[in-house]
Amino acid sequence: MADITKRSDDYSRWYQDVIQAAELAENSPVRGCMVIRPNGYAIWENIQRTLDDKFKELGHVNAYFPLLIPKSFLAKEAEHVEGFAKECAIVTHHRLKQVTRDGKTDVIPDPDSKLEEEYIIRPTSETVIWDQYRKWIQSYRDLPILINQWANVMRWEMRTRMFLRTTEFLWQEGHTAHATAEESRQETLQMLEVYRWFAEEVLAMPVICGAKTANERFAGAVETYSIEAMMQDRKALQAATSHDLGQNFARAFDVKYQDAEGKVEHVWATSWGMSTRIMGALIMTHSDDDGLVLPPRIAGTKAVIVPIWRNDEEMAAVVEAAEKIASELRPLVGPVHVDKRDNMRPGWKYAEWERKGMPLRMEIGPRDLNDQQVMMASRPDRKKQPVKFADLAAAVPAELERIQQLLFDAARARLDEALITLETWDEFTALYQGEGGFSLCHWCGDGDCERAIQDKTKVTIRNIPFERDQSEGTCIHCGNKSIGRVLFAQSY
RNA sequence: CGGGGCGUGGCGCAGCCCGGUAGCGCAUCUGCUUUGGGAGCAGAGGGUCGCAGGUUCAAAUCCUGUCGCCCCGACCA
Repeated sequence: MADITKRSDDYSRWYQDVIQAAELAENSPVRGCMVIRPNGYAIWENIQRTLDDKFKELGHVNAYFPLLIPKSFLAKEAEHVEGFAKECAIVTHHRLKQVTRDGKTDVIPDPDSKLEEEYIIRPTSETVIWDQYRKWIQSYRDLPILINQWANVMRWEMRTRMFLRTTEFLWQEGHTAHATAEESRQETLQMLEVYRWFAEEVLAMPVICGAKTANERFAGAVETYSIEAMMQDRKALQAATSHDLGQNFARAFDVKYQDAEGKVEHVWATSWGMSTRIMGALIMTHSDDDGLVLPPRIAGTKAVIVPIWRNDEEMAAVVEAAEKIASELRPLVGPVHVDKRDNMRPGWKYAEWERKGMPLRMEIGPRDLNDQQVMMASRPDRKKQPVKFADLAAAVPAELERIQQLLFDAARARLDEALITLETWDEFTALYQGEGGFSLCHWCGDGDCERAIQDKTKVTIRNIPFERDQSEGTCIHCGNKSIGRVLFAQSY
């Protein structure tokens, strides 16, 4: 198992190496933005497809709203503007003008095209969507509205980090409107459960579900829930969030409905999102020093077949057999690739596919053809074994399932090992000056105390877990009466 | 915005201190031999040394400015 902490001095280089090896992304010429190359985008497409199917199963539909948000919209919800004002890209002009300076042609924003009201490139779409919902909702019969949007958003962060905090990122954002507080709360929790399911069952990434503290809430939410995953360096990563927005946005955008008794009330809202950050989580959860490791359920291609030959005659026979196997496996497991490239040798191909995280590899050469078998090799544990042609239809799906489970179990074991209960401040500081990890500690519930802990140790409350010890105790930091144990960790 | 580092063929780097007209590895192309865990040999192509000034007979190298990137911090719904 890869121990990334051994590379912690140079963690970012390891991280970059994996990204480049996997052909997931490269630095963009635009500040802090990502280019996602085809191999990486295939993973994103699988994430989209899987989540989208689940959303629709639960009655949601997709829609699309504008990229540009009038500046005034952002000012309507007080907390929302406070949260996002410092990281907005602003559109001020609608035309360029050619100018010649020192004999060189350049373009500048045409002063005559200055906009009366500037636009913000969406950092999130609550405002522009709720401005629309006002027009769509009059009656309780118009509710609920269960809409999801796949989009790009921009947040001009001071410091960016590949995948985890890029200036532009892709995500899905769900925005629902409900008639009652109970309904919006149920929706918020339901979607958090979807994210938990997706992280654990599809990405093989165990998470801890819980509520954020007031300090960490989404700007404008009454309650924010998160799933928190642990990376191999024992740091936490917020993998998705679901917000109960109460009536805050309905009030700000004056969205009301009339109920069956004729009473007029503001509607209740939720929003929830998962972004390309999840691909960073995927990389940092499973990958090792030899490159990317992908759980089969999310890998763009499930298996590769590497034919081996010495001459044209052998090539023809071996490739034909490989193609036949691939076409028989595709209906059973999804995309299977036959690597017919003739400008590199088998050993080179093995190493390359391992770097790219291909879950399963099958090697087939003249000797195998003779024995009516392939050599089947698994990425995470390098297990390699011969499998008869006749057994492939059963063995390949079973092996992919084994890999999926193996990755989840390994990640689960790391989390269980790092998740400890602490009683004293000395233990707390010792843990986080050392190897770090997830800890469950008593906390008084005071935001100032929470901030003081962060200032002293860089450790934050990740969330207040749903399943937790609520017994009596005293705050690990200030010693006041506790509200129960909460989850602490250093985070990305 | 503060502190540190780096910009040299497609990629990764050396050369800079001590100025003399650009080199290495990988990759690419050609040929032959190879091909079951990152092939070998021979040959070839490819760089206004981030940009702009300055010093000098001469600048990748020294000086000034500027742009960009990376790391650390501030920041991070």
